[in-house]
Amino acid sequence: MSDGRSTSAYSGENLLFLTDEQLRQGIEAMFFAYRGFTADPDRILANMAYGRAHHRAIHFIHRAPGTTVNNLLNILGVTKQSLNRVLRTLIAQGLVISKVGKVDKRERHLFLTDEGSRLEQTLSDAQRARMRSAFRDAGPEAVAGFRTVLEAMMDTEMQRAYTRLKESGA
Amino acid sequence: MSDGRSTSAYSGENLLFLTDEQLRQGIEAMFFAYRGFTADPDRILANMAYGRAHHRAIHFIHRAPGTTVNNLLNILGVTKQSLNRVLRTLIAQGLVISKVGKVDKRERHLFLTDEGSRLEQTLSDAQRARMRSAFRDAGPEAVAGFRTVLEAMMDTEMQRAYTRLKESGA
DNA sequence: TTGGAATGTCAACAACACTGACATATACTG
DNA sequence: CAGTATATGTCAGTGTTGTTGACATTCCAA
Repeated sequence: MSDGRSTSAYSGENLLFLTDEQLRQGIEAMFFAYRGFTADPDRILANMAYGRAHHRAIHFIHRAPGTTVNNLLNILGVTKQSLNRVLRTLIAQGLVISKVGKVDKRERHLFLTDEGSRLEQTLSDAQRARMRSAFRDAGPEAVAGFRTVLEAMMDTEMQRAYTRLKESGA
Repeated sequence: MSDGRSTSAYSGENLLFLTDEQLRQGIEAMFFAYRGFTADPDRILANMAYGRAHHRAIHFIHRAPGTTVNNLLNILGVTKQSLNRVLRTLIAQGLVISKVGKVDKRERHLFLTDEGSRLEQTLSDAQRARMRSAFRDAGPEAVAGFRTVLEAMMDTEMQRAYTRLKESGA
């Protein structure tokens, strides 16, 4: 199972794309590409008091304004203590506001302030620029394949979260 | 870019796949998928005294046995101090050995021991299993697109590193 | 022999994750 | 109403992984 081209060796279908070597290349592509994916926002954030965790929080609050802390927790997949550290600074710096829920007063609903939106814009402009360039170079069919594979690579709960976000947008 | 791959070779070109909404979905797919990508090895490593950084070092030493520290540094994109901390524990635990270079004695060439190979095997089996499942579900064309987009997303130096590894394998 | 490259090490620090314990307010349920 | 559950926040401690900066050693090459 682990050695050589175990996965191929099938008669009818061409399963050459499932050899261990192909899989390893996919793994390495994922590793290098993720570095590129985060490089531009990281560079911007390096000059501020924020990091990648702040970027993620800001991104999803922008994407789903009014989301609760608990919801954000599930999407980000971190502990509440970890998220809270990030949210505390974002709220203190006036990038995020937290409103007590109207129907359930235990909940806090999160929104970006104007300043928070500006930072979100700056960060996602940088990240989108790279994504756009990659998408354009690769073409629409490659992009469709890219998304199909990524979706298949997610845990099922994340697939659901992703789909929910996808449908809530556009 | 690469060749005449304007697949929808019609005048107006359908650029709907480059809308901000599509790009945002790509960004989120990347985020969620990377979590899945690292989840299985992380779970295995959680019970040991090792982390993701150790996995990466082991992976690339396996992939390019005898690689120098400096070479590994460039591939991993971290400081020598950071890598050294990881290598020190791997060497101390007998997973990696470091041999003084024969032609240039300043260099250290890195190899996995049998035990190191076993761990590498365990980790990459888990990671490949997920990749294989995703590849199989998505099909060969999607996989080709996946890799095209990821390659376009890398920094140029990483593209070179990736290509070098790709060609050295197989 | 001197300069520079490759490597290793020490110390300090920061970001970001974790666990565990505890507090508070609110909501639901019997 | 009493008791339990939920949502959130906070404190303290810890671990991994990254960073700078400083410095030593070894060795190649001019």
